Amino acid sequence: MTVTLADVAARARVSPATVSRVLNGNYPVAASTRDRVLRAVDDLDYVLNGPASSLAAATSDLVGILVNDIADPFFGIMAGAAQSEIGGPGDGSGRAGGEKLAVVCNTGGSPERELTYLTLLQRQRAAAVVLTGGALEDPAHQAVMAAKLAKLADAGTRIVFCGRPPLPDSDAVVAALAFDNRGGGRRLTEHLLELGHRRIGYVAGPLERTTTRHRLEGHREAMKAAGLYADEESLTVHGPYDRRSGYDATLELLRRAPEVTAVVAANDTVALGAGAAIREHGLRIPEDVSVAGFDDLPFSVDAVPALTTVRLPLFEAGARAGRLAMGKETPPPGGIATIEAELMVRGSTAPPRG
Amino acid sequence: MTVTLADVAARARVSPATVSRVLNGNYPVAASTRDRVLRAVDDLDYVLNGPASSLAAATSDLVGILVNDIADPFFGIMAGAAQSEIGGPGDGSGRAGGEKLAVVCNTGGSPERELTYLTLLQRQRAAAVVLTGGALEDPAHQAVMAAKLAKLADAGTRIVFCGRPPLPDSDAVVAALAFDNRGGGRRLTEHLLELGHRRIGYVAGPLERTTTRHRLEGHREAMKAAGLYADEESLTVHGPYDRRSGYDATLELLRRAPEVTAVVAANDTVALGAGAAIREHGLRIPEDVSVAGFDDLPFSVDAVPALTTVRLPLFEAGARAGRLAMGKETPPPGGIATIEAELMVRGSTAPPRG
DNA sequence: CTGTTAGCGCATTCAC
DNA sequence: GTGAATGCGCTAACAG
Repeated sequence: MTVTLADVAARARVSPATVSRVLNGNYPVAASTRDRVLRAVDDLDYVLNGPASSLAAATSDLVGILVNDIADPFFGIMAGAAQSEIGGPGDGSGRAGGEKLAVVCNTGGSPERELTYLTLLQRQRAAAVVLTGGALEDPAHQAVMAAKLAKLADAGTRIVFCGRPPLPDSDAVVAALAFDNRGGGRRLTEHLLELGHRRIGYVAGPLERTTTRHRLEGHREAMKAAGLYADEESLTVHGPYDRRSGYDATLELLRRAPEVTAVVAANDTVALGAGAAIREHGLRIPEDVSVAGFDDLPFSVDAVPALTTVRLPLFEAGARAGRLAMGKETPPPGGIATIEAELMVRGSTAPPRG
Repeated sequence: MTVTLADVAARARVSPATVSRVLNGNYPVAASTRDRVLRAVDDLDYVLNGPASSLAAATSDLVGILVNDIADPFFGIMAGAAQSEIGGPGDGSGRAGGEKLAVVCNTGGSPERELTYLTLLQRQRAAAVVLTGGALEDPAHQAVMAAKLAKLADAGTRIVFCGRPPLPDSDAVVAALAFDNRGGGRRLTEHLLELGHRRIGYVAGPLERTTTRHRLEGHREAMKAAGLYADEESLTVHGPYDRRSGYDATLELLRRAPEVTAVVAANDTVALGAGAAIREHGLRIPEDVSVAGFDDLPFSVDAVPALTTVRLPLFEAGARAGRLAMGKETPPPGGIATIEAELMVRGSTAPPRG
């Protein structure tokens, strides 16, 4: 049947405890003994029983990374970076030593699934959890989340936010890395204003997300500073963070306000759909309408024309979140760090016609 | 401290065994007793101890989904679809009943990490494992993989391949869903030949991957059938499946064979880079050079001009793999199914100049 | 440095 | 339909 630690001990002529010690490597063991044990492990093709180990030690090597949409490179890049810091390099043998099992969980943006995953991870006694992406604004859900996270933290799970605003009054979270969505949104719109645009359409993300609100607030700050805040509502259309939504919303926007000379999209993916809608409408980019995105995903530089956008250091942020989750890096002061967003001016924006 | 099943039992004035039975729901329990237990669970905020449960039952609710590159939507779409079938809808309470914990693991295309993840999953006594994406051609690695998968299967883990060719002589795998990369590649090149192209460059993926080889073989089949197999080698450049590689390889290709009138890319992401290189070279698409991709990722239809490519039903395949992993769907005859690839002709391909 | 002893929290036989 | 007892495989004190 399945070979256990006792079998290995018998074959190596040592006690089970000794085998456990060499396997976990956190205790002095004589080199010769260790070799004997490792040989026995190889001979018997022994694989540690994770559940038994977790039960006895009251900890597990599971680390969860929650993302809103795994098909979106925005999350994929962060998750991959985090995972690479957590998983460790491996020893190339496939034997798997003290590695953590870094796994990503796709919530699909659903608050229920987010909670379910947290419960599942709590059940597994996860060592750490990284939550990526903006949060939902709903106070009820936020309260439930805060309670759940507090319980996880109580049980010893390290919580890290990545690209997510900090929870108010909570010490459950080891560190929160928040993107400067507001500042990025402001600088982007300032750029368009400098080019001479005055009627700027905004294809926003879902209403109830912090990311959506912060980017939009940055945009409106810039508009307001330029004395242009009359038609905020009619020039804003909300929708999901996907290509299709960008397309539909832009069509709606062009119908509603044909005079716009620029369209700012909630993110690069939405901008892609926006661009398609604009072209199908018979307008040229950027001659007739400028287009801008957010995130600077890899494909954005290859768009035609190349997309003006706001660069978020997704990989770096994800990696840092991974290190924080592992305790390999000391948290920022107050547990909160703001990650800068950099304006990338490219071919899709230009002065308005006329 | 942490509340256990015994605490719940005490509060509900029943035995631990009864609590276990209502929680697992696979045993008759009186309705009134069940209510009492569930109330106690809620009152105490009890969360099952996963490791203990897994140890006692010798099974776990963990399901692993292995992907080569989590930042690539190709994998993200499949993984998300699989996860949605496995994770179940949740009951909206965040309480997490009989749900599986579907998690995706990013191998980064590294065979070592692939093995490490399999070992980690084996250690956790995973209920199922879904392996996505092409395999490595290296016979040594294939042998190790086969052995590892056999061991997993022995331990009761269900193995499913998604977008990966079946393992020869192995009954460890419940089902293998393989994409028709060869057929898709052939039809794509046939399309270019019909347009009148004769000198076709090929920006291929990494040499050692089955996906790369199959797509390339399809291309060469078509070329051969047209009597055009003279310069196969000089017209083929290999590189990773990413944007940068497509850019670099295409520049190399244009240097090596300036007379090409069409470039076929290993996939859509590579095609994006190829297109950038072609334009920077001062050539127009498709007037001077036609470009084609593979996969039909969401952004491909929004490329300018829209990308001719081969559509792979990634979502459907991922979902099916998820169902197979859960035993919700009966495996195809022989455990092997080929998934068709559909040619999508769009604006990036046209007859050659002159 | 190594062996012995006790549980970790739950699922599962059996009885009743 | 319910309770009592046993052991899953391992780690963590203790000794020595």
